[in-house]
Amino acid sequence: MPAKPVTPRDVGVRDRLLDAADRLFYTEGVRSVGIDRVLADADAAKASLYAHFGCKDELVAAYVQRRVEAARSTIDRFVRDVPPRARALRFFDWVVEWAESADFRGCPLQHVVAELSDEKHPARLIAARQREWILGRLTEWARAAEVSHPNRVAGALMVLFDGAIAAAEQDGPKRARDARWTAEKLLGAPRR
Amino acid sequence: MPAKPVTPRDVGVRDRLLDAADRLFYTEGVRSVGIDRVLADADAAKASLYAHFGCKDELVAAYVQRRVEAARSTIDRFVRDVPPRARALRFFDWVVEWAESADFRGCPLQHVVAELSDEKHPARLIAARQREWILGRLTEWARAAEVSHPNRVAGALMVLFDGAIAAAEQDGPKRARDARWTAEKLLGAPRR
DNA sequence: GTGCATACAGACAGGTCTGTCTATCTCTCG
DNA sequence: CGAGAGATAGACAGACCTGTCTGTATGCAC
Repeated sequence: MPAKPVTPRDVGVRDRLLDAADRLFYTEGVRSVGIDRVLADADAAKASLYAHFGCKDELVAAYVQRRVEAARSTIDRFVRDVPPRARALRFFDWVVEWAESADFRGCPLQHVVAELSDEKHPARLIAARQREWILGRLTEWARAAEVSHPNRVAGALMVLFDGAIAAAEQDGPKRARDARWTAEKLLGAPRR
Repeated sequence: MPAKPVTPRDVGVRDRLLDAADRLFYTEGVRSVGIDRVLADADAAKASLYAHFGCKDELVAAYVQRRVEAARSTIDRFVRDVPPRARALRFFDWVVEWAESADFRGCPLQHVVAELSDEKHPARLIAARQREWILGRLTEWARAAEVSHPNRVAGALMVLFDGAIAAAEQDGPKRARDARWTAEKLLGAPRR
């Protein structure tokens, strides 16, 4: 039962804490998981956590921040090897892959927003910035695809992205494929 | 700032409790809000809550159940006065209206799913059934619209619905309009 | 009026959670 | 060797939360 020492003990306590927080917060939620669970999973002392992060909210923010950074670099790497005009659809290939991956459990950012009702929570501010970043990329790719209303299409792709993740969490990865199929319609044949 | 007695005291304590639970759970989350908050807002006694609902989880389930029933009748009433082939798009008109309403704060079911990591929680079972109901309606309407791949279109509409609500919660109601616009494209120009 | 169902009021127990603090250990650098 | 940085271990305070229990008040049926 006890999912124990996944991160070896010589990696530095900060990374160990972040790894444990990531595992537990993502699979069970930031409010369901208490500090003590993170400490046990990281095999770390409480003082270490508070020395490195100050409070639980900052640990949550650091968890979200690391997720955001990983997502940005993953996405940019994923679309890099196709021409700009194909990148929007390629992005949805990544979404499908993510939704199909074994440990997929929905969007950590959507979860954090739902769990933390305070809009000023540091983790929520990070999540809000990430939405802007994604919308920026989608807009850029929609323009490159030469669709007739790039801003509207970018907004629609944003909806498809959010919907793909939220729906795939409940109904399985086929919803991500439905989203990709829809994106293809938005981007594809209509040259006008 | 204490939002006090919104429901008059002669409506029956069960309804008062449900009204208070609905307000607080929807705006702040089912885990953020404790029993005592609900009791104070409902102007009720703790014994009444436990006599009527047994435990907090069942109160949460009753809250979700009431939301679900209200949504079903609202949706069916909303699409009733257009022909079947126009109902899918009409459904997204309702989504737009909901996202534009003043107290819109996202989908209560998505929030409950994010907040309660236990898939067997009674509230989550109710939420899961509601998804099936919605998908059923969308499939029915997609068929009536005579699209070429009704199941696929229904799945895509489900994604658009989830995405509209999730994205509108963050970005405002324009995302719901983006979703409607996309649905229009999926359902084809010939309509009305 | 008596009895009963329903509701209010609130104390209380038991648990959990965050955050602080003290004490100890270990490793590295000088 | 010795000092200090960084870590562990865990007790503890204070807050909060769920659920139980006792006692009291109100209103209705008979």
